[in-house]
Amino acid sequence: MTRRILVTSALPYVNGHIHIGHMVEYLQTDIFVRFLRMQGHEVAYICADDVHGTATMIAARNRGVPESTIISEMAAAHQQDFADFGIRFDHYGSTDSASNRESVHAIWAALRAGGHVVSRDVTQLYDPKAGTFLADRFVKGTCPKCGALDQYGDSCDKCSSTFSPTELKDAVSTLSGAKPELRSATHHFVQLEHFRAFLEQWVGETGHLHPDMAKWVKNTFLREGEPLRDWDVSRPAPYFGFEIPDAPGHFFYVWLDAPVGYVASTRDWCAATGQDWTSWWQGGKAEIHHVIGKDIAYFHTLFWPANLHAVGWNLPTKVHIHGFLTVNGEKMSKSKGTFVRARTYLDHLEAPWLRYYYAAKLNGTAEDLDMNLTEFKEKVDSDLVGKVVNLASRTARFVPRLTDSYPDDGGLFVRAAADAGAIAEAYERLDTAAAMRLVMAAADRANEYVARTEPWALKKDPAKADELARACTVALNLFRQICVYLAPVLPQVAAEAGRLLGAPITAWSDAQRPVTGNAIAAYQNLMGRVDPEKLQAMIAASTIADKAPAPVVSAAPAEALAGTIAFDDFAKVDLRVALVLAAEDVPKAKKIVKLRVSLGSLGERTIFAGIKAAFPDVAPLVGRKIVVVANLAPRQMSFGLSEGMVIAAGESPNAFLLSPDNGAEPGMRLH
RNA sequence: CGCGGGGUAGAGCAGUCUGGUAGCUCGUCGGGCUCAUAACCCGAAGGUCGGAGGUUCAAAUCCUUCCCCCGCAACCA
Repeated sequence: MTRRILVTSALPYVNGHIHIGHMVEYLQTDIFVRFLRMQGHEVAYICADDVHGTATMIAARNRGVPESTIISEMAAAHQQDFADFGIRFDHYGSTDSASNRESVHAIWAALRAGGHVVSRDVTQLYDPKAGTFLADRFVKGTCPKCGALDQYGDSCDKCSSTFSPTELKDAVSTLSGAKPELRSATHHFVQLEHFRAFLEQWVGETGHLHPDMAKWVKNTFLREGEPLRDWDVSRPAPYFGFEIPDAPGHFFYVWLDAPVGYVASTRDWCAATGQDWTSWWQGGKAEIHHVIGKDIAYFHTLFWPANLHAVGWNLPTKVHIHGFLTVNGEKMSKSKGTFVRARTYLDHLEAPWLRYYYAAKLNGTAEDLDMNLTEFKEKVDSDLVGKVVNLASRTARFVPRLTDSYPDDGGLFVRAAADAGAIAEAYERLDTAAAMRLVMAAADRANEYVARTEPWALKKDPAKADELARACTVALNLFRQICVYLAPVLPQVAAEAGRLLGAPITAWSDAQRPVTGNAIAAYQNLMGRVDPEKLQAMIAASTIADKAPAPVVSAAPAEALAGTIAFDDFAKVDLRVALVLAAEDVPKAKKIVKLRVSLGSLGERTIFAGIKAAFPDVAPLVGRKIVVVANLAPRQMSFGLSEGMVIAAGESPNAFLLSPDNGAEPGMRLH
């Protein structure tokens, strides 16, 4: 029976690169999707970048670029990383899309209409310099319980006590360095308790969640006698996101619109392929499978089903929850070099190795998964190379073609064909570890067969040519059968196995029928072993030293030192921080650029600066904070009056503008 | 008793629901083979299944209790 199945991975956040921890999820999902496709089902694999929120807004502000720049850069990087690991999405969108806005509005309208929204004032820390409210992780200070320095938000990682961010001592905004103050603003809340009966039923129904996770949700959030807390879904401006239609100046919290991205990305895909998106999300028989990490389990088991229920769209058929990745038994660490980006991995190692290694470890539960680098090498070398690939490598060169009928193999092919159901069942519940165990057992039996029949001995006796052909036909068919089962994990190996025997692997059922009579193509090396030096190189490339490297001093001769001056002489020069408001080219001038700068409360100035050689394109200057001499006598130039001087190091064309650290404001004087 | 997960040979795991003489892979040791990417095959050593108690003819598996490890997530992407 053909099923229609929509599968999603969690939407990666735009503020960082993909690392090998992320890959646990995307590889797991890709394997699941490829397996379902081989079963003949109609499958859509949908994903997108999650782009809204304070972090994006701040990153854009710090770089002086619009959010869209950051979004498009990171979207390209993310998708390239995924593609190079062999992950094939049907559609990869963005949560900052028209379709997402529409979908969010529909859900919001339903929540409003159902009377599930309530508004009240919330007092929280506010950064007066950055002009924004501060989430916990943007506040740092001293733990009020144990005095540990540099603690984030609402908990201390030294004494593990929890507290309110307002209790933090000497709190500082990580955005601007400013001292946060308390401010209150109106927030909008979804009254989750209204959905309690529905959620209890949905969580209680078998199949939606792994029993362990269902138990956790029940005991953690749906405890009797404790109402579900209202969910704060709005943020006051400024905030990068969708403005709430009936509450101007307020924006949807990123976690309200992020999961809706699953729907929006489906809509965009359907629009591009001429499908009706409602056939996936409204009515009909499509299944919806979300693959997520345990950190975002509650978003997907409480808020998201509640929203879908409110708007009347299809609920998830199943939420598959995996654990976190540890490396060598510890959390990934930048200083230990175990915080490995996807790109860094690809620079040193082969993608199929990681696909197999994760598949061999993942068992469909939310247990953490440890990537032990020694074990990584052992598993890839002995399982993939020693057992599977070796099977073809040791038999494919003896004979030119397969026998016309499949020989007696003592029941080996039938035995492995009978495992198809058990292996499929394991894939279906994302217990790829169990699937790999069954496959490797088949590979062991096949290698024993080769050892028993000794094709290398048969080859020496011309009278035994038929026997040799039969032995190789059996071995190569057992190899191909194994490759069918491994195809979701290792599509390239399966493709190569198909080429070798002239019978492409496309369907799960290919494991049921031996191939006979075909010519055997020239054998090509299918996969190499893990080079420990490259493994080390990957770790080295990922290691960020605890201390900054020793500064290197240029040997180039510097400008001669000027004569000594008294402090009073220095004090005559008034240097100020200035924000570049506008920059334009002066066509008539060879060296001059026209700047309009703000000195804060001191007003605006026009300055003609001789930096054209360093900035042939003036656009990057806009939004930068620079340093100017503010009390220099104005100078009339042929292009206009210059009311100050920009400070730069070096001489044009090698002029380098000076920028203050974060937190400096226009108008501040340099002392 | 906060919640969830876990503790089975040197390492990683299966077996626990449905009780019946402890199994797989890697590693180690010995042997074989020499087709293959130092591969593959055979054999051996190595575990009182975290501790204690209980039920039973029989417990890794069921019950009680204790100990240890990992995570913890609703103003945080």
